[in-house]
Amino acid sequence: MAEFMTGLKRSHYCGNLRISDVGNEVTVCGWVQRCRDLGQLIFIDLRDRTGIVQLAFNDKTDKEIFDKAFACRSEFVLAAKGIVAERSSKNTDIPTGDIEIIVSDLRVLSKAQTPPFEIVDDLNTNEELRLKYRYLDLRRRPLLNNIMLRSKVSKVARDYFAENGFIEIETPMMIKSTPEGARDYLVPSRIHNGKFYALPQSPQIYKQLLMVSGFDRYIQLARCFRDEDLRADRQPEFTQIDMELSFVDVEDILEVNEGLFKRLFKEVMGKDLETPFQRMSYTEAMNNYGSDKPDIRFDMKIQDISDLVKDCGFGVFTSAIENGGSVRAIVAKNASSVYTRKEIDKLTEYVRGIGAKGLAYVRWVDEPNASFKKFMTDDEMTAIYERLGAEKGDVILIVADKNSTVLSTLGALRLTVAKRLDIIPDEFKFLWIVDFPFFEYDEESGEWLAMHHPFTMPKEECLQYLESDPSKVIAKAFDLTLNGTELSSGSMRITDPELQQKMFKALKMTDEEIEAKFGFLVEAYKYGAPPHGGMGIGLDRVTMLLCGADSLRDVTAFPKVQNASELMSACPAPVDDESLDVLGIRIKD
RNA sequence: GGCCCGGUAGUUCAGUUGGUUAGAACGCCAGCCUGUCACGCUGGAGGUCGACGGUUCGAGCCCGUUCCGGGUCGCCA
Repeated sequence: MAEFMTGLKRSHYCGNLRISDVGNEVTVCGWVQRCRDLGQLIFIDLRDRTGIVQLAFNDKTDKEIFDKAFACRSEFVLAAKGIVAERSSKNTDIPTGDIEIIVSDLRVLSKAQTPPFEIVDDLNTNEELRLKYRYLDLRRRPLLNNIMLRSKVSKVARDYFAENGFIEIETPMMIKSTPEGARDYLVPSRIHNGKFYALPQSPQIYKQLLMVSGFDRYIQLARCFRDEDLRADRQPEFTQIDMELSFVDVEDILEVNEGLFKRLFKEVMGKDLETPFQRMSYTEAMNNYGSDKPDIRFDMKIQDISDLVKDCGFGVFTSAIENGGSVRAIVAKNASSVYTRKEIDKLTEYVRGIGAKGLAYVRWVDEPNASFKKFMTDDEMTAIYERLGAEKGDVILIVADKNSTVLSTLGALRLTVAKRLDIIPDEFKFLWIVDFPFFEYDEESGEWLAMHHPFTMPKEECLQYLESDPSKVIAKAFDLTLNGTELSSGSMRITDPELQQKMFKALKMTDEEIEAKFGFLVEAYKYGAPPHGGMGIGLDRVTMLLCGADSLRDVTAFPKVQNASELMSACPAPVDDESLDVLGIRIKD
């Protein structure tokens, strides 16, 4: 039978006791990390979220307490009262290593079964098992630290925005489904049989309406939901630091957020962050790095060599160019020893897997050795080496195809190669990506689609091309990236009902569609809407990068796994027929 | 939906060409031990080799299917 805390009250956290506490009577509570039984002497390491303190028991002083300590096992929950004493032999490995508690009252508040894995910091256990017993895994220091750091990020964000005149407002979790972009999670309605709410993918429309209401500066730590497949950096539910500002333009939003990150780094990491952050246009990012979220901690830019090879004898190159594509390359400096013929073959296989037809290369050990040498003249090869700045020891990787394939392939290769060569410095490089194109050409349908949501404001000077040449329209949209991860996405919004109508038309939406999906927003903008814009920062991703974690699972208390289920509670789960009946839902076999 | 990787005591792993009773370390249990701190010493328990089917005299190992987990492409306005 478990004991109670009656008469005891925690006076200190375990990890906070120091030599200055010696002689004081304290009460600590926590979990048994480890017992060391020396016969007539027992030591118990007691752990709480702050750390570990040693409890000492001697069978000469109090037999009853000693026997209780003898029966303790890992993960038992204890409360212990006693005098803090200096240790005769100190442990320099832990902050409380100078002292121990000579226990005069011990309560076993809860016994514990042997856990399925040891609660130790440097655990090397199958993640599946850890996720099934997530509450135990969260006892471990690395995970605990991540979750506490996350809490700090939230707090700093709230403080910062409050001090800068932002108002925190909650928007609904049950909203109307507007199935564009990501798939919605649907919530059936009992009262309205056959009708559904959706969980928000973001508070987008509501925060814009709050601007119409005049709240002027809005902030919310908003839960968002997307029913799409997971990745290490993508969970189906996630949290955004969501904001919207009135009477501003792009620059103002960037500035406010640079201030936030400066503050975050100072308070959470103790680091000074330089602002303003570097800015790069979308086109520049794509052309140089083959990505709209380039990792700029290392160089290895993509370079165009189409003009040098357009008349060469290698059909793969010339036909790519003739078909409107290009031939581009990256140079991996001093990589010829790592990238043997065999390793390059693996890269070739890799690029085939992501859409390229193949990979041409030059491996320069003593002499440059090009896979396509026999099609080229010496002059042509020399020109390529000069253009690329390639030298002995380097490996050149070349892709020829239509532009989008060339760039995305080399962009992916650039990252793979840099990781393999271990040339990415351990630092934080923020980068704003600006001047996104408004439309994206969809090759399948042959239509221009909105790259962003349809409320994104085009640059004023581009409005004239809206109908004549969509490719020329630049959006007032921007992303914030950090070390190759997209942290945030934002834009200025359209507030002019006439322009909004034109945008809907440009996106081929019918009046009925517009009315059904966004009628209330269009209506609202007729009653006086201030110019406004905003963005949402992925709180989970920010925390992940600050923690140096590889997966969002490591910064989320109860994450979902790849198939979007949660292993601990085994959800999602079927519901009984009665529940379905009430909702008027029948499951298809 | 496609591709790649993984699944053997509680945990992490080993397991030779398919061949006797599937091993080790840690953990767990018991005993001994007065200054440990990854305490030490002695002994012990613990296995549906993810599941199902096939090949074989014989399968942890070979083949097929399937389940679970990870990565990735598609997808993520």
